[in-house]
Amino acid sequence: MAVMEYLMTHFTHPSVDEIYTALSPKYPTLSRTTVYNTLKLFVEQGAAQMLTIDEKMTCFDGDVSHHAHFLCKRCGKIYDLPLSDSAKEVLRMDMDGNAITEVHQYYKGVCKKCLEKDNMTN
Amino acid sequence: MAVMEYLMTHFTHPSVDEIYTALSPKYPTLSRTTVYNTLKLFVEQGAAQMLTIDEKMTCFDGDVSHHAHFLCKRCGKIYDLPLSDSAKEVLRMDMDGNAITEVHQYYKGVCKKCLEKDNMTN
DNA sequence: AATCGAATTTGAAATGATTACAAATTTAGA
DNA sequence: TCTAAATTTGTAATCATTTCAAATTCGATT
Repeated sequence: MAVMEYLMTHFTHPSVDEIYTALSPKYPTLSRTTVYNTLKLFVEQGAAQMLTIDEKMTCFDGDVSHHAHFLCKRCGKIYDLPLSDSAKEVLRMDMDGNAITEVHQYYKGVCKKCLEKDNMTN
Repeated sequence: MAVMEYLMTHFTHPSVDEIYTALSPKYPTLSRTTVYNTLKLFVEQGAAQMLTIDEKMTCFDGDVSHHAHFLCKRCGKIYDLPLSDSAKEVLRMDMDGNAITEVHQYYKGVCKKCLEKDNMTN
């Protein structure tokens, strides 16, 4: 499936629309609904993960390993970061008798690149 | 403001609708828009934080201290958890030259109570 | 307590991402 | 080629959130 290929080759944490827009020229009959359905399927099967970092839009990550994210509020880019060790531990601990299946960790701020741009214009 | 009082006395991480429904009887003229506006104001001023754990609905927390959350997928309740120390450190570290202003950490799974209910019916 | 401008609140309509669903198309096996 | 099943499509619904202009409330001043 072209959607999976896109996820595997692009590490931009794309939204449904980004994927749709990117694949549309190559697959002119592609519908947005299919992209939604396919991604939903991947998430259910554990082949992709859904990120709800931006409250407006869900985006997707083909890398299902446990890792954290960093959203730059200036440019909107999402970067990968290692998950903090203690966050990982929780997965095994089943804290307080609760069964924990997912760990989500993300940061927000301004990325290096945008900070450098700031400096140049000052 | 009644909205702030609700946030300060209820630790259920309420959605806009929960707040609106709860306050509506006491303030019959209250409109949902006002609840939206008020919460937006609080978040901007740092008096409350917005949680985007559930992709369907935003919810709000009057406790703005750095802490993690745990969403039970069975009953939908959101519990507070301490934030892992290493996650907190990142706030000061400004990782890799990026300026980090927010740390979000949450877990999903099934809470103790729901697990116990499972055992009873088996 | 009447007036007036500013600030807040209201409610209806718009927005926009996501979902539902039925019709159309494609697929694969015989 | 035929046919049933599976997938895809596109339109219409859904639903949380936002916009916005009109209505209301507030507060200071007389």
